[in-house]
Amino acid sequence: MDIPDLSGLGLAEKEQKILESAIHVFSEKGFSAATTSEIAKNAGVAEGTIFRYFKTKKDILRGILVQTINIMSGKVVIEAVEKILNDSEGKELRVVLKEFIHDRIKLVDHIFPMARVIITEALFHEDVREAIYQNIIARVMITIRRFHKQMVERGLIRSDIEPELLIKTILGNLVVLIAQRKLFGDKFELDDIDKEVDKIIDVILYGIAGDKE
Amino acid sequence: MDIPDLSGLGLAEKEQKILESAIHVFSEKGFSAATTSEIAKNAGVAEGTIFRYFKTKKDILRGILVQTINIMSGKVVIEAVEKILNDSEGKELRVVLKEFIHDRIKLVDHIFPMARVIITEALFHEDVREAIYQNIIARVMITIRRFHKQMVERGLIRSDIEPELLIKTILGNLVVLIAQRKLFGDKFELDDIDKEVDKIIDVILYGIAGDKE
Amino acid sequence: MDIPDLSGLGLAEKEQKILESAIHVFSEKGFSAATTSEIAKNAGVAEGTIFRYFKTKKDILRGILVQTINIMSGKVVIEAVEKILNDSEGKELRVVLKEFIHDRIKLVDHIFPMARVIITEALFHEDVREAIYQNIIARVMITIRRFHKQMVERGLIRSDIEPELLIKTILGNLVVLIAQRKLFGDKFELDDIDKEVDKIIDVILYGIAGDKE
Amino acid sequence: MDIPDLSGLGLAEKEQKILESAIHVFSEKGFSAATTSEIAKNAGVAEGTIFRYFKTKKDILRGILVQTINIMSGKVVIEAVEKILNDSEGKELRVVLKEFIHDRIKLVDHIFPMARVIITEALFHEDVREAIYQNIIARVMITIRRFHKQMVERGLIRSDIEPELLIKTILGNLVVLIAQRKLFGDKFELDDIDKEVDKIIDVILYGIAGDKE
DNA sequence: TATGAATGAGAATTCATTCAT
DNA sequence: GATGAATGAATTCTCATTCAT
Repeated sequence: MDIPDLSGLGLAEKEQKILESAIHVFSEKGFSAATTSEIAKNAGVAEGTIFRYFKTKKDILRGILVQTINIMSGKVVIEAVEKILNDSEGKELRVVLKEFIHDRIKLVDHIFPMARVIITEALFHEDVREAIYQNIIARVMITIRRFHKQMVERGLIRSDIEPELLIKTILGNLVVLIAQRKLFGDKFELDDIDKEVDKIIDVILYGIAGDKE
Repeated sequence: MDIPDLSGLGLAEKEQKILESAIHVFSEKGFSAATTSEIAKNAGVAEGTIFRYFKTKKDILRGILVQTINIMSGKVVIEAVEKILNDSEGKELRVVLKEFIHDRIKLVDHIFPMARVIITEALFHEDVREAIYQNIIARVMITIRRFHKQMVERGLIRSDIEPELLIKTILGNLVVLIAQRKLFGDKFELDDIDKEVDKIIDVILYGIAGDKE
Repeated sequence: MDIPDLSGLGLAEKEQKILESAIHVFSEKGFSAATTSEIAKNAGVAEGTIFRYFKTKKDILRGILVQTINIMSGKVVIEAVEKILNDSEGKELRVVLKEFIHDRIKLVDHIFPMARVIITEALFHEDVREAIYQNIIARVMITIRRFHKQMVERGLIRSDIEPELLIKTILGNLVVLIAQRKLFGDKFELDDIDKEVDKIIDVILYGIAGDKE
Repeated sequence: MDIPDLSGLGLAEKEQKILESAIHVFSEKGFSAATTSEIAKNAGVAEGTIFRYFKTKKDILRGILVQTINIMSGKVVIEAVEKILNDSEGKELRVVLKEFIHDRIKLVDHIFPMARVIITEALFHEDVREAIYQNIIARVMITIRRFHKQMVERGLIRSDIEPELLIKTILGNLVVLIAQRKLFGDKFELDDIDKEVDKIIDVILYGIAGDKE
């Protein structure tokens, strides 16, 4: 489970190593159960060094949140969503969705250690949820709305589907797919991921109703 | 955020109070950040009393998992799912789904404190995931398959939708709906929950595709 | 390792059971490491019952000491020593010693659990040593002195050997023999105990010196 | 009651202080009754510091055993025994024994605090006995056998006395002498120790038998 | 009298944080 | 800047003792 690359963010070398190590350790054990000693060992620095860069253990977590939000909302999230949106001009919705979902799966594979930490903290702390909302959700929504508008205008999405409903449906299916892969990967012999995604897109597009419904 | 009622499970009075308190405290802070001292204070017992009923702090968590799985997989989950399945005989799929989703929302509202603890632990511990899978997922799947078969036979569900895909779609949409209500409830002025559910069911049934797709 | 019989000492039935259990548990783990809970369980009484008979845990120990001293100094020690002394009238010293040592070995086998507790406490507490001295050593010395006098008069013991030296030599050899059997029994293939005792008596009587010394 | 010097064993300064303090406190109260808090106070370190050097309280005890066995079996025991053996070439047995016993008394005076801890643990734990046997008894026996052989060849020891019997007799008399001095020192106005030793050696060499036996 | 649930003082242990080197 | 030994407050856990039934 690889750790996202934090280089090129203007961090001191040791600071970066500490953050990477912290993501790893927090992700293995959760914030409270992780120890600064283990983070230090893992980062190859002395325990005291951690406290040169981060006043408290909690600050390390805050550092991770900041980095994660930078990465997710910055380069990765917005850019990627925009790219797919902009590339979507002439394409079928099915194709756009497929690219989007595969791209998101790759992203989550990449940031899963971070994500696990964030999810846990978000479950317990309002301020983390607030940060996620302000920095990620709200900004992504802007892009999504433009995408939604374009698709509706091209008649590819039903006009009575609101942008919120659109993202919720896609997100919902995505979440379950990822949870299944990441948490219960050994329980289900998944078809190859490609087929799996195709099936989900089919349901997103046309629903489950039979002809008698 | 109310604590599920543990009475009638054959627990000693203090044991029940401790478990309820533990659910509350774990749910507020997570397992590691919670202290036995706080659990005791909250339960109105001496700290030592906790350890008469639970050998270690970890055992309290295990106790909660056991109770939760009892409650969820026992009475609540299986029974409820079966009830809806059995009641579904002549009904439209839309109506069955609506009852099902409302019922699940009510359930989650009820057990959210517990659920939050379980989710966190499941994210970090394989054995918790295993317990969830064996006691809940695997058992619910049996019921779902029967439901799926019935619906397909009546032509209410497309015959090319597998049971796994069915549950994943419903679950995915449900998860996002609940997360939105529970975690970002202040961000979205939700239409009343009834309309919200209707919209989701509409998407589940017919998808998002416009007539040009 | 059997527990000495405390019946016929005018103790209440439960009190006796508690003492017997305490000897067993103290002997297995030492006083501090033993718990009243285990003593109670082992005695087949409730934990609270212990404190009806003994104000504190320490009092149980004191009870054991008292019983032990009663048993050892009372019936067992004095009587036995006197018996051997009185029976010694016409006998060879070798025979008297043999009876005495065998009898002591049997006694220690019998009271080893108690003895282990006493030794430990004696190592650490002056008052226990004092009790041992007053109740056992000092009283036994009286008998020994009579025995010594008789033996010296009969010319069976060198006249320049003082009673203290006599008892110390016998006791020293006895202690090592018993320690070897009880603590390192698996290390030495002992000849049968009878031969072992004969050899020791031989050394006690005639020493180790060769003819050149 | 002085604590053996642990310097020059390559221990960190605090580690040494903790061990010395632990020997002192264990020796005063026994292992279970001693508290890490008292050990820390006595060593002049914070309680937490103890656990930087020893994972658990039990490890401190193990540390003491290791040091004791190092000291006893290493420099002190083996060397001393060998020295006396090698110096015994032309000497009378009486003189060799006298040197040996005086040397052992000095040793025990030195390590009595440690010895008390070890004896207590040995009474209750097979593994401690095993360590004592392997590291001390078994090794000393090798030297003793050579000594025995030499003495028998020179006709200073009866040829029918086996080495085991030799060491047991000497040890037995030594143990009682030391116990008397250390535990009941106030009870007996000892002749000066020198005379006391002479008497014991006399008995070891020639026994107690009078001319009529 | 006997019980055993409940207590709470105190024990071992952990770990974030400090600071002299 | 970097280190890591030292700290001590906080935490989990134990257990002798009490007391209502």
